[in-house]
Amino acid sequence: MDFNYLADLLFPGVKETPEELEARFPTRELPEGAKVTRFAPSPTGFVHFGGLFPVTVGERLAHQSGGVFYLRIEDTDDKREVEGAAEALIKVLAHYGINFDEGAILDETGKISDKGIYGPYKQSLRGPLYHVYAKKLVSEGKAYPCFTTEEELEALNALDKKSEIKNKDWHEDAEKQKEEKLKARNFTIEEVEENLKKGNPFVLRLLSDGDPEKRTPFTDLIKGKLDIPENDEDFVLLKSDGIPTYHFAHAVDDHLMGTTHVIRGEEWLPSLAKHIMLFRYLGFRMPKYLHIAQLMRLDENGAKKKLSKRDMGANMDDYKRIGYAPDCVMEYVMTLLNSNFEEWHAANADKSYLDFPFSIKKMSTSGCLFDFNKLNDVSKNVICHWDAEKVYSFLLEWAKEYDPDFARELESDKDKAIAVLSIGRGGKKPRKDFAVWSEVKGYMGFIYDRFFEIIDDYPENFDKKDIKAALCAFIDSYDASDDMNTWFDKIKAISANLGYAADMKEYKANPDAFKGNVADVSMFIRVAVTGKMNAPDLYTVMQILGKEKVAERIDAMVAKL
RNA sequence: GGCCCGUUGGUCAAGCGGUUAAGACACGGCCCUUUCACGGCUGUAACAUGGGUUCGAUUCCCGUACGGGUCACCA
Repeated sequence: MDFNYLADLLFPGVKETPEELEARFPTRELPEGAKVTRFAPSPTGFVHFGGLFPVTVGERLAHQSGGVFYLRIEDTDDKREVEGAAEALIKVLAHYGINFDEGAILDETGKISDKGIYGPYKQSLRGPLYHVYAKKLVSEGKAYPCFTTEEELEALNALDKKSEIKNKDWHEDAEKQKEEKLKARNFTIEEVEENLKKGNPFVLRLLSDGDPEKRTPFTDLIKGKLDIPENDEDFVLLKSDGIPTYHFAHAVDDHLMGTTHVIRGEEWLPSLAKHIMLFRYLGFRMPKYLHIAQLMRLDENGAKKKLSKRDMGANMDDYKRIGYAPDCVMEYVMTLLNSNFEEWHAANADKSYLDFPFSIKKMSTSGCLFDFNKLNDVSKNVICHWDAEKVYSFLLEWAKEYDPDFARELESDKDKAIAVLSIGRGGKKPRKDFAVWSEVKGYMGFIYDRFFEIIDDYPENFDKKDIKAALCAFIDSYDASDDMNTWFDKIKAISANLGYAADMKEYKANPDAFKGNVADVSMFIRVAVTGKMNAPDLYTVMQILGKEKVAERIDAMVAKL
């Protein structure tokens, strides 16, 4: 068969040669060892937590090596495309500090445009490029048109591909389909011309010369040495609308764009054989591959499942709403990505995770479970090293969006907010009171009258008369200019007068001799002033509130008892 | 069902032929402490399983089980 003739028949409009294309996409001039990575999402929805893994790896690998990190939009399936998803994705990633050197970016008007010379960076705009290589493959007898329609193939298939049916019918149906597809290999030029004349659509399939009995050794940078069975499927290169499938676009784009390291989820491992074959047919050098294990979650029955978009913790908006600072999320991602990150960070508490020497070797081969406990712990550890000013600004930004009432109070008296947020901050052993911004109101909201509530349900074992007496005595003697020791000595004196132990050791030695102890008396006061059993340092809180406010609250409590 | 990947405490994980099998989170106890938070000490808890190879296997090989993935004109 005259394949050149066939190629012209199929792609009459393609005049450019692969060589000319190669010249338009020159080899990148980068320093030795520089990695070129990309994030290549399909704009089908929001970014989810699992997606942050490959992104972060790609970003770190590129930027740590002085390479290039670019964004390519894989919008080759308009059926699944979601309006505005690509724009939203770029914004979300930017929120987490992930920025691209090249590729699809947002311009001033919020629209997507290209940056860089290897574009277009939207696959839907690269049609002619793919066709050049498609034509080449046809002319070499490595690809052929298939006029069997989707419907015809589906008719052979009794199974719903998307369901989870597992039985032997699977096998039989798959065999039938395969046979039908193989029939398409046998065609004549005349048949093609006739089909074309009728305007029948076709897909372009790869003519596989593979034998699954044979194996190709392959090294994945994460999984290690693999033995891949050769691909024997005549898979689709171009869909009937002329748009490439993922596989074909992957080979062409990553070659032309000079990707050195392909980072993707391990769900791609089974199609690796296809890609190996495609790169060989095309004469492209293969990039290195990193297949990252899937992030998992626990289902109702305690079984591990892939973390999917529906799950809590999947949608990145959840993190923003709950009030996780971007850096906290990124640090958690790093702890999951590189097992030695935590250790490094403990030794370099003041440094950014961007200073951490990220290593492919330290990446796990198996999928891990998402753990909120750990995230919270990481988050607390990050925030506790921030100064109050920084905490305030992040908190305020969050509150403006999700808790406007709280935001108003925070803004009304910034100094007061900073003063409270400063309690126990700084030094070697800072307080770790909150992991997320949505917790903060519960922690310090009581300093604002608006969120302060009188709670008078003291534990039953205390006499209300004692509580009242303690409160009255305290406010009578309270002097805001007292230092902390004087202040506490006064409480001790009040305790002793009421028959409560002023000294804890004394109390512990003989608890029956007292009605209670100074801790209990402190609690009486704390509850009256803060409305909480637990609060940050009471002395400091009173300093911030001022004598007038303290007296007002204590009086209110006394009146209520 | 075929093919692919994986399996060390509840979770994340060190380990790369000989270890009392680290550490972190979570959980329990104790200490410190006017509460909380922090901090210190401490405890419970693990190499899926059966065969090999070896003087010796958590580590290497094979099988089994379990989990996950994939088998589209979706990525």
